[in-house]
Amino acid sequence: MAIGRLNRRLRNEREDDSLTLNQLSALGALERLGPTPVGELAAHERVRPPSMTRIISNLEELGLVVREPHPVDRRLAVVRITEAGLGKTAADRKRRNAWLANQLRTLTPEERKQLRDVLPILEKLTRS
Amino acid sequence: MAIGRLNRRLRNEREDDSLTLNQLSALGALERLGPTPVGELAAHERVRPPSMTRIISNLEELGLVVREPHPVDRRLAVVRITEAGLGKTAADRKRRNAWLANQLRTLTPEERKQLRDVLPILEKLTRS
DNA sequence: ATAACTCATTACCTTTGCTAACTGCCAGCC
DNA sequence: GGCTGGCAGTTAGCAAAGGTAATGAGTTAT
Repeated sequence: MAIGRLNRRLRNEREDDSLTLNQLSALGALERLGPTPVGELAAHERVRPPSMTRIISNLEELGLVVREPHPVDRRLAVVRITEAGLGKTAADRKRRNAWLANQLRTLTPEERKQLRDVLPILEKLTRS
Repeated sequence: MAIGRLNRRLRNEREDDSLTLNQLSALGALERLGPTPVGELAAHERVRPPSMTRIISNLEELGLVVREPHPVDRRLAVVRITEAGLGKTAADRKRRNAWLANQLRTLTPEERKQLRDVLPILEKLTRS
């Protein structure tokens, strides 16, 4: 429940109205994973393929990603982040969520460390 | 972003189709806070009053909460959890999310402790 | 060669949140 | 005492974001 509340807060508090959290999350995943098929990306983001299709379509309209045919299996739509997309994540990483940055600044260093350490555990819960 | 992914996972994975996560969260809050006006509850759950109105209405239809007039300020609609509601949270606490319980079982004791310790920090981020 | 399966997409629906507008109630001011 | 402004909750209507079911194109297996 705490996760749900914090999620709502994070969503609301983001003054940045350029990208939704999901678009941003997908973009970040693409940056880390490299070119990835839509379905795989959907699985990673815990979303159904149709939802990911829409997210990608929006990002593609903004020129932040491109869809490319897979060289050998032409059923797959491989998504790749563009230069513009990379710029976007970099820019966003800078002024990322002024609110969150501020909040984090109010925590003690230990608290921040605790948060950092718990992150892989949360990821573990998300997968598997 | 990890919060978002985990949130989606938690929502999807809950086989329990009786109550939504938000209803359950509100119910739990009511149990801990005691009778609470709608607006205050909305603030606690990080939701706008109209959204909380709907959540409460649903719970009321299920007989899990009741709305009562505030003794002195009759603008306020004080929400109180019923016996049935208490039973519901207790029942839910038992078989709470078989999936989550299983997942937690795969973690080491330290990892579970880390999670537990980070919870108040997350709450702190949610408020303020 | 065809049947069965897979990936992505499309079409449509549900959930859940929001804002704006409305009602009933309280409080201050004349 | 009676307006006037403001506040709590609700109602109405809308938008975002997810899901399922069905479709089309491409691949694999029989």
